[in-house]
Amino acid sequence: MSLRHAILTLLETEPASGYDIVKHFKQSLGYFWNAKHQQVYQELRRLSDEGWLLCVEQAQSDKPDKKVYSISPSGRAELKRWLAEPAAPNTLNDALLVKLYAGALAEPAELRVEMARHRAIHQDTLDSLQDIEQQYLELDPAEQARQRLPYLTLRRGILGERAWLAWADEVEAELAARAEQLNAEAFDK
Amino acid sequence: MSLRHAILTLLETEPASGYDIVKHFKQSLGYFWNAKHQQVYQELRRLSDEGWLLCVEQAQSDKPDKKVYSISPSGRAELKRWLAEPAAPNTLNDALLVKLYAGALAEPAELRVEMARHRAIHQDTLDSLQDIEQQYLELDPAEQARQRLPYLTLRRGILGERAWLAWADEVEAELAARAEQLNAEAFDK
DNA sequence: GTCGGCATGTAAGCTGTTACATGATTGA
DNA sequence: TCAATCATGTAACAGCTTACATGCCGAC
Repeated sequence: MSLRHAILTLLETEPASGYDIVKHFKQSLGYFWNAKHQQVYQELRRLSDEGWLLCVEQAQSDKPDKKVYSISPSGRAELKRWLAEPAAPNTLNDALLVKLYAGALAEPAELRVEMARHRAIHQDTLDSLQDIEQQYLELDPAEQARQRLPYLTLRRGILGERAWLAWADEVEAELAARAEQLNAEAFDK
Repeated sequence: MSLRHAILTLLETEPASGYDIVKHFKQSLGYFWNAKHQQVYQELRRLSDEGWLLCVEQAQSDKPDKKVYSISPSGRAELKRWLAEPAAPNTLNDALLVKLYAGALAEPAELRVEMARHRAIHQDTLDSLQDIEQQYLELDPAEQARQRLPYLTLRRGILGERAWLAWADEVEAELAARAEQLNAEAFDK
């Protein structure tokens, strides 16, 4: 379980509310960690109970009050302990690949629609990651050096999405070829 | 939940025991679906209860008896129904990227060891996927055409692992540069 | 004789999702 | 007035992992 450590990592950079953390996961950090607000709020409670976080309630006049969490010394110690542990490599369960594998049973047109839908999502993700990269590249060299490690995680997202899109090209070429074959067969009759 | 549909997909190709299915997940199909034996056996039970699978107990003289499952007509219908549904794109939670992001807090050498460990695993995966690809490419064209869709899922694995390794090159270059800088600083004193 | 492969399960616990719940403010 | 953003939570359930459990066969 590393949601707690992902949260500690975020709070190590700067204090934040649960809402802020969820926003980070939804936006820039979504390519390496995802969590819904329900899970984040529960985890924040538990991390506080264990003394790894400090919590300050902050009243706001124009917006609802919020709880701003920051990492405590024992939280930072826990994060360091965890960093020294080896991480298990990621395993993936990819429903789209199952569908493609079983694709002979599906309507050919359905597969193409589904691929196009996923392509659009991946393209959007890539675009927004590249926007973030552009911002990074416009920083002065000292600041770039400071943010080099987070930047490398961004690179993972960019290279990963490009590879996905290159794969989609192969798949779509094959599905197009199949569609043409079906057309030709229909024409023969 | 698509473990059940991943199992239906496998059984659509040929009947298999729980043990066989787990072996498939561990070997060739591991790059798109993973499940432990405990989960698979439970799911097989449930799929049988719903009438989507047929089960034949098969006695063996030299090995323990086994239960061979095959997909039923209603199972195939369910698989088709599911194939027509849109799939949610995969979200990933990658502990290694969290560690890299928080890497400023870690011992630099630890990060390099961890990256090397993961690189070795990804290289092994790539090697074995490429072996499977080689076998596919040696099939006669008609058989290749029949297995084209499963082959495309294999391509996903190959392109994905290559992208991972290309990313690892970037990361390791940066970590090596950091190590040298630390060395130089130590030398200055 | 012990280690790995074959073969199947139960039970407890943790992680993550879905559904339900509330309520203020701001912009179209 | 309707939707979106800010802000936080509870409860039930589904999915997955870990621990425990058994037993035969063949090879070294």
